[in-house]
Order: sequence, then structure tokens, then C-alpha cells
Amino acid sequence: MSTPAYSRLQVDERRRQLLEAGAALFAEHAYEDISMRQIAAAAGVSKPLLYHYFPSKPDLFKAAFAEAAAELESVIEPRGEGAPFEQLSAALDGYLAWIEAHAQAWTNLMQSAARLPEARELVEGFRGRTMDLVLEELSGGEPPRPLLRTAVRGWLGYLDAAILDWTEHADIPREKLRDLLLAAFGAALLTAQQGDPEIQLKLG
Amino acid sequence: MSTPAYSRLQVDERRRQLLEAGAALFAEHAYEDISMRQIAAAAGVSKPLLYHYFPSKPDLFKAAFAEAAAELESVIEPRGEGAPFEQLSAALDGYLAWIEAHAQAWTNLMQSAARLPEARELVEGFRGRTMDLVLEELSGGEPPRPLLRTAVRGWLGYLDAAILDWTEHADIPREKLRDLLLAAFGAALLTAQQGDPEIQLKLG
DNA sequence: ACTCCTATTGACCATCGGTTGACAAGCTCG
DNA sequence: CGAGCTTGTCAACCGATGGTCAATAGGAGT
Repeated sequence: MSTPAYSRLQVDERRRQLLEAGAALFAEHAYEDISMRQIAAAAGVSKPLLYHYFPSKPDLFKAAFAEAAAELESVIEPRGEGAPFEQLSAALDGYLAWIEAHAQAWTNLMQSAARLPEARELVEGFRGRTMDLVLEELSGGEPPRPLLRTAVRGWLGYLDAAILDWTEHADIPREKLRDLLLAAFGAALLTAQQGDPEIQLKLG
Repeated sequence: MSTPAYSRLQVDERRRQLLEAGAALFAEHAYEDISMRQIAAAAGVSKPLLYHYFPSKPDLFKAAFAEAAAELESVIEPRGEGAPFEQLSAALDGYLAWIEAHAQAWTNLMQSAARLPEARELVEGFRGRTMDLVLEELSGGEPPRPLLRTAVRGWLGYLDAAILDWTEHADIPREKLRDLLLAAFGAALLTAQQGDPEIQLKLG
């Protein structure tokens, strides 16, 4: 006699649906410009239900980006083949390709990163692992010389800024940008060594 | 017979007091962690009065940082004496000294910058003027080659990241860091030129 | 057809930024 | 002394936010 007031789904289905609704909105708008009410409404569901599946807004955000983050991380992962420089080149290629494909989401993530602890965690965790990877490769176990650490950290900042500029202007082919980033990496190491001769570089 | 229920101040005095209360709190905490109610309370004043002097929270924020921003900007301003490299060196020195003295406030500003349009305006305006200054010096009027523009933008990212690392670890003398940043600047230009031979560098 | 579990909801809370209007206290000038 | 302008308080309100809770209704199992 009456159409059901709502449809009842399996837990996994519903969770997945809410996750995707959240991911879609978070990818398009800044974190604080999206309210939990909006997400719930977009999924055609009440707010308490959304909270039932994701206990807080940061939780939802985290979950929504977890897959993408894992995907991106796997793209960066060194394959273990070829010279270190080749590996870096390949990783950068993957990184840039991923960003080119998810430009909007990437921009919003970077934008949300500064304020939201969860996003910060994501971005800084990623950055931290990248730094460890690079410094490990360069210093081989020993704690890195401060100037080298700062230079590598600086280069990562160079990365983000240059990539942001690239996505904004879109007037440089990807390979060209990759080469610039690679060259900048080498240059960053050299300038660090120039300031602290004790730094030993294990790659040409 | 009774102590006055409140003290009555001149408009300028009151404004100044509220401004300083706001600046103090904004320098210590993140923007969104401070409410207008708290600021009013900290100044020993009612919320409507605070709104009477500053019509919105962003307005107060903007006003609170306007002086500091102007001060910082004047420190950066090229003095017009000496070789460009010397000027850059002096500007970096001033920049680093300022940050060393206002570390906490600087960190919070950078952190607030991502979300709050007014803070973004401040930071990006500053960055934009710096870029224009540098690119003007380098390209002399003509629109800059994309690769050069990206490299300079990247270097500014290097700046921020390296300085952040520096304030976190505090294990590098200021002059050493300045030299690293200077060297990185030169290197950034060279790598850009290496990727686009049409780039002409007007400084050695 | 009935039970029962749980997926789902409407109503609620405190707090936020911001506004309104009425009224009190202080200063100045006649 | 008293009028009137300025500077301030207070309490209540708005629409929004993130988050919570008890009650309800969908639908599978019997």
C-alpha cells in the first residue's frame, strides 16, 4: 500500500555507497566547504546513519582518501630495478601521471592538508616516508647531516610548488617537468654538499 | 560608592587593545581554534563590542596581521644597492631573521593560510610580489618562459619547506641556511636553463 | 503471518559566526 | 545641575555547523 520510506541495505553496500559519496564531494570541494548533512543528503540518507558508519567527519575523510593514497603510494614505490636515478625518474613519472589524472582531488587534498590533522597526517606521512626513502638511499643508515636533510626537505617543497604551478598553467609537457624536477634534485644535493663537504653523495 | 562596571576608553585605544588581544591569540593558536567570544572575553569586553570595532572575524585577523605583514615586506624590499645577488642575500637575511624572531606566529600564519581566504591573500600576495620581483629582474619585462616561471615558483616552495625544517630542528646557523637558499636559487635557474636554452640569465 | 534484529530516522544538543534592540554608564558642555 | 552624545553591556536571537540518542520501521527467518 505504501512505498517504503527508505531502503535497507547490507552494511558493506551502504558503507561503500557513503564512502563514494563522501569521496566525490571531498574531491570536488574543500574539506570545510562540505558538511556532513550535505554528504548524507547526497547519498539520500539521514545524517545519523552517516555517523553510524563513520563516527566523525575526519574519519570519513580519512577513509575516503585511504584508497587513493594507497594507490598513489604504490605508484611511488621504488621498483628496485635500475640505477637510483632511474628509479627516481620512474617514481616521478608515476607521481606526475597520477596527479595529472586526479588534478582536482590532489589540489583539494593539498589545500585541506594544512588545517586538518587527518589530512596532514596523510600528506606528511607520505612526505616523511619519501624523505626517509631518499635519505636512507643517500646516507645509508647513518643519521643524515642537517644540511642534507634540510636540502632534501626543501626539494620536496620545490616539488609541490612546481607541480602546483604546473597544474595551474598546464603549459609544460610532463616529461619536461619531470626532467626539471630530476635536475633540481641533483642540484639540491650538490648545493648541500657545497655547504657541508662532509656530505658524501653516493650517486653521480 | 561602586567600582565602575566597565572602563570606558577612547575609540583608538579600545581598537588597539582589541587588535592586540586578537593578534596575541591568533599568533598562539590556529585561526579556527579561536572564537570571537574568546577574543572578546580575553579583552574583558562583550562580543557585540568586538563586532562593533571589527565587523567580522576575517577582518580582525587581517587587521591583526597587517602590521606584521608590512614589517616583513619592508624587510624583504630590495634596497636597490649592490649586485642583484647581494640584494637577494640581504633580503633572505632579513626574512630569516624576522622568522627566527616570530617563529610561532609565522608557523600559525602559514598554517592558517591554506584555508582562510584572507590569510591566503596575505601569503599569496606576498609570494606573488616576490615572484614578480624576481622574474622581472630575470626576464626584464618580457613574459617569463614557462620553465623559468615554474623553477622560480619551485624555489619559493623550497624556501618555505627548508625554513620550516629549519624552525623545527634549529640545528643550522642562519648564515649557513641563507647560503644554502642562495645556492639553491642559482641552481634552480641553471637547471631551468638546462631544460630550455632560450632562457637567458642576466646574472652570473 | 509473525517475530525479531538492526538499519535507519526525527528530534535534539552545544557551539560557531554574526545581528538586533533596549538600556546603563561615563564625558562634555551649557 | 542636567541634557545629550558616546561608549559600552546584556540577553536574546538567527542559521549553520559537528555530533548524539531513543524510538521506529524494513525485511529476512521461521
